[in-house]
Amino acid sequence: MPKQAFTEEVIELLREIPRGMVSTYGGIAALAGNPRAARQVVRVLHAYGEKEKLPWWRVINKQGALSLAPGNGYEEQRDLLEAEGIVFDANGRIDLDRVLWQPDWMNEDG
DNA sequence: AACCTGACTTCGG
DNA sequence: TCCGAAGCCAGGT
Repeated sequence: MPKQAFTEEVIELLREIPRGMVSTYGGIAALAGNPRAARQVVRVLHAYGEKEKLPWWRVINKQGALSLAPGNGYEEQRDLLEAEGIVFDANGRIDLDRVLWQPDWMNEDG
């Protein structure tokens, strides 16, 4: 199969994240083929987030927290996530064990 | 081709 | 657990 550009893979993966679930920068990068390319995912969100209508708010960091700073998008992202049913604990963290999304093929037997 | 970006992740204290 | 420093990557200039 032809190897797609990383960016293309990332965009497709982001489109698969269902409402009410989240993924991580590193997780998306890993699914796209390079677990080290988390930062590239950030670039994709900046470069194509809006034009590709990507659910940028469903991408958080591996600590289960939002990477955006208060006053710089944090509230907007949190609002969007809570609107989908995502719950934040007292420390502003999300329980990834509950809402971390992964492609269906990750659950198949093989 | 060198240099820069960026909402990360990992490591050590 | 929290913080700073270093490492990492691919696309854009």
